[in-house]
Amino acid sequence: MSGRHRVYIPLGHTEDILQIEKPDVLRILGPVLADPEQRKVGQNIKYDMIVLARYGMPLNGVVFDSMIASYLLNPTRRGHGLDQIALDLFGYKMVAYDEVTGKGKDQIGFQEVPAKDALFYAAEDADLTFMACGRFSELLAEQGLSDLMAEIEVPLIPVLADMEMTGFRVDKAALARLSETFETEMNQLEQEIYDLAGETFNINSSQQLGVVLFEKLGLKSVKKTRKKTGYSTDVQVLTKLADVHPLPEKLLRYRTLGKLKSTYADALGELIHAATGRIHTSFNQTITATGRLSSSNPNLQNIPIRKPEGRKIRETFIPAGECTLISADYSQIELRILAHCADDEILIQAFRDEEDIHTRTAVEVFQVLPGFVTDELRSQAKAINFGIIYGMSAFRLANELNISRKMAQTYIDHYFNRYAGVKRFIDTTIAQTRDTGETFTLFGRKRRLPDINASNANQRHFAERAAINTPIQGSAADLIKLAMIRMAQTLKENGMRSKMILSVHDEIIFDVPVEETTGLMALAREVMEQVHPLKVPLKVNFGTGENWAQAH
DNA sequence: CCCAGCACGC
DNA sequence: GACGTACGTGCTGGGT
Repeated sequence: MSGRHRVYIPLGHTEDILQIEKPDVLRILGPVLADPEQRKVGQNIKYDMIVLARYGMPLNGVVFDSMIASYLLNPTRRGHGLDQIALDLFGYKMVAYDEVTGKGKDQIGFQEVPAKDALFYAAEDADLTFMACGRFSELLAEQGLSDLMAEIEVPLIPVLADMEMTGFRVDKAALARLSETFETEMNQLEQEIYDLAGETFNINSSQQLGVVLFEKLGLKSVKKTRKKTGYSTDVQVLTKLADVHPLPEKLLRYRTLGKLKSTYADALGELIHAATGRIHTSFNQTITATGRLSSSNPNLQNIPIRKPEGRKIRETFIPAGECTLISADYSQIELRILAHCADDEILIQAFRDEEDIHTRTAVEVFQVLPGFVTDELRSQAKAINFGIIYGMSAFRLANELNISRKMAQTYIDHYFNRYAGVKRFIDTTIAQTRDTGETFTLFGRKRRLPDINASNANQRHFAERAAINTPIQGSAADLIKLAMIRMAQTLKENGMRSKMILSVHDEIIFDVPVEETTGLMALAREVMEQVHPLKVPLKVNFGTGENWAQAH
């Protein structure tokens, strides 16, 4: 195919027209789509891969995706739809899907659309996708993003498609039992809450709750909500109020259970595929500002783990028959990346010596010998390490640790005295971002931060934090994406039946036939730890179990 | 249908 | 004197 001839092959139209039959699609198009030598480009081509796979048609030879290109060029913009892209690149206004099918009650399926309208819509779609890919390819090259695209983002597409199609087995009956347990306790709490409040109201309405707590019961309002609506009733506020009244504690418990029931127990149960007993999330490759993946419908990256009741949800995620779950998570990947990027002597040595990094920070910041680092000191040091990654201020740290602002500033001063490389990294990164308006990851992923020179201090400070956090979080994302690509390849080469089923930012979950357990862990350790050697070693921790809570 | 408030994860 | 931790998804309530 050359020039601007785009072809629409009608298939499955209800209209009585000459069209191709499904077996012919498989016979004629199947080999072309499967041939890795015949290069394909697309817009959100992971979607096409999954649709084609449903009909037994593998899609190989994918070399470019305009949606991902648009994202790499501008990771913070809201959407990367073809209509937006066409308008941006060519000033071309595409026909909207619902202009072809109608909308609302009168909407028809695409099969019912008259063939000539379908032709225009589909051919326009192919045409603009092809044009966009051509133009984006040039723009990526100009911006130094071609390698990131070719080496990471494009090879990741089929890996994610496979993970989505494989899915994660979930015990539906166990989820239903959990939902009932939560509901029973919520009903009990509901009565106790009404009794304590002296009236019935909608407990889920923070607005009504605010009136009860702060007007009727006369508790002291600690914090306002950000917009107009009034009293904050969030977990910090309720925890404070729990000292002076029995109601807030009941409300906190009610909130916890309500969250678990509605967001997890009930919603996940609805999304279990009846035929397979598995949940199939969508991995979004073009959403986050930093290069991380996101997960939706359902989001499997925020399944509870911290509290015991929440872990019960995680326990319903189980392996396929005759399999075990293996979790492989990078230990302290962001701090290791910080050590590498900052070229910080102490941080690098600590990781090379396999020290406990938070204990080491406690030693440096609080100036005590390692044997004198209490749990409390270690936990404070951990908060400081997190704060560094997020660009936290002395004020925020003081709040976090419940100490004075002055003391917090002292800790921060000590930190930067000892970790001089980190200090230098933060200063030079912000300075460079001021000059170029951009901040970069290890693999050249970039984020534009024009607000770094804003006159509004809030905007400017936000950009400064992003200038620091994005290289760290984004480089971690680069590394785990590359590890996922290599793992998929490794599993294939070794003829393994183990499946990679999920990634949660610094962690990869595998569904593994029991006899492959040892082999899988050895391969994953090698691939993940050696994915891209840094000045510090990368370390992976493994967990195995008959549910996701155990494996973690 | 959208926003606000809230809460779950890393 | 105010404001002050990165990145997400999704629930319910409440107003349009």
